[in-house]
Amino acid sequence: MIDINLIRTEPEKVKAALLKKGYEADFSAPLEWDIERRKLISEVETLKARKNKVSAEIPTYKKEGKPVGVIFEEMREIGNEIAKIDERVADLEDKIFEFVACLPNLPDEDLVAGGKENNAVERVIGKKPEFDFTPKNHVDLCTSLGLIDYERGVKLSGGGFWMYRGMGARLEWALLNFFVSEHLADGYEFILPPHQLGYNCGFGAGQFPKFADEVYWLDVDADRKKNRFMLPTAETALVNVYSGEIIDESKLPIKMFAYTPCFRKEAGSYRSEERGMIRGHQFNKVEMVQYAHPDHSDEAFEELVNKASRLVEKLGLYHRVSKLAAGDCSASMARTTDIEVWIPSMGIFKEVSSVSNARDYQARRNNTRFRDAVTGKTRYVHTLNGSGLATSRIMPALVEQYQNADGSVTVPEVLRPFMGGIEVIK
RNA sequence: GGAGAGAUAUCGAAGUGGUCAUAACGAGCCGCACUCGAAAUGCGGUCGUCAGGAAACUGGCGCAAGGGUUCGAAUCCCUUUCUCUCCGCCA
Repeated sequence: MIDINLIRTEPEKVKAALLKKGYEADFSAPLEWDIERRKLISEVETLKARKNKVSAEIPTYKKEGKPVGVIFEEMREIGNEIAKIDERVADLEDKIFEFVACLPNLPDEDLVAGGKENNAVERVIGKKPEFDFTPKNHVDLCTSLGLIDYERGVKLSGGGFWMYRGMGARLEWALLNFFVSEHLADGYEFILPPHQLGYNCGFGAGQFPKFADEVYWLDVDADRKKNRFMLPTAETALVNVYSGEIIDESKLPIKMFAYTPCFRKEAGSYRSEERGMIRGHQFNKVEMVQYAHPDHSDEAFEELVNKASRLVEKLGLYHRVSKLAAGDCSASMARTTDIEVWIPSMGIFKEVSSVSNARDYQARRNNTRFRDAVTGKTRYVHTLNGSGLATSRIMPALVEQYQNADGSVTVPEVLRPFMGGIEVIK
């Protein structure tokens, strides 16, 4: 959430920043509400101060036997006046909140404006795999090797679901275990969060209200705020762990990761480019999150980008690192860097990790703060997140890049310890 | 799912309509004093938020959350959430 005070003091600057994301903002209404709100607050506080003063004197009057009927009458009137103004203030605050809550985050100043077309490749890692035979695509490979049972997945749950079997399940599990072991080695805390979350989590992460229709709701009550939804990414859980709390500054940065399945509606996104497990309603992901001190969140960001890239590199996969243009960053994020892995059959790079710095946008929404040791004041933390990694995108790249002429797939060396030493899947 | 009990600061806990909510009492933590140092002891301090202010500071709000009664609510009433105990259910 953007600070209303920032909108008040530098509306043009905020407007220009949002425009880089392609978002046109008009602050005239909320700024008027804000002026009225502050005027009313100072009025009503004067009344309240008087009421408090008189109320405190009443017991004394009573003890002295003085009449209090007239005072009660006056206090009742003041009370009515207070109630009226309070109601108006609450109303204005609701409107301001609603407006601000729907604004996307400000992009960092160094980002270029515009969408995807302005993303910039920062570096390419590894060697582009060349084949002296006609390589198969991942759907054919996974099917012929019996790694993924697409048909029976659809039979169980409908389109967009699949089932890992046998060596496929073991490969998937090995990937997850490899990621877990790497994050543990880097000192991150392992979290297994609930897979069902309350509305507040979606709001805190900045995904609601805008994307509330893109998750699966467990509808019990007509009021969505009382229902739970299946998490679309572990970020939604991890970023809310300390909501409403004041963290000890010495605890920062807090580094954690979680493995969860992710559930997304992905309505109407069936393209030939997304066959197989490129985009499904349920996929596995290990997610990294950091709660960082605002002065050090840039370092945390670099760390997460490097971690994600290194995981892909250790798997021996050809990939690249791209800095996203402002408009391609998701709404909650101030900056995002994507790790994209090469899918030979498609001839393109596909995102396997999105590393983002939300700065204080999420922390403001869910009220996550720390106490500054120097000033003693509370400040909002910076939250950062990145996939580390999503297996559903890694698996296609892996089987395709590691395929052999005979249709078998070599197991990357780092995964072998997690697969009982198996070297080739055939 | 049923019945009962509960939710007050960092923790324990008192307060059951006003003049003790920064909040008793106890502990913790931070200063200072005493000490060679520590312990013990003594003294002082120790919440968040909003509005105004350059600041010092002033004022408002906050007793799980939201409503209500009242001149006045932590206290009485209603709704919701969560925790504990007992009973039921338990793939």
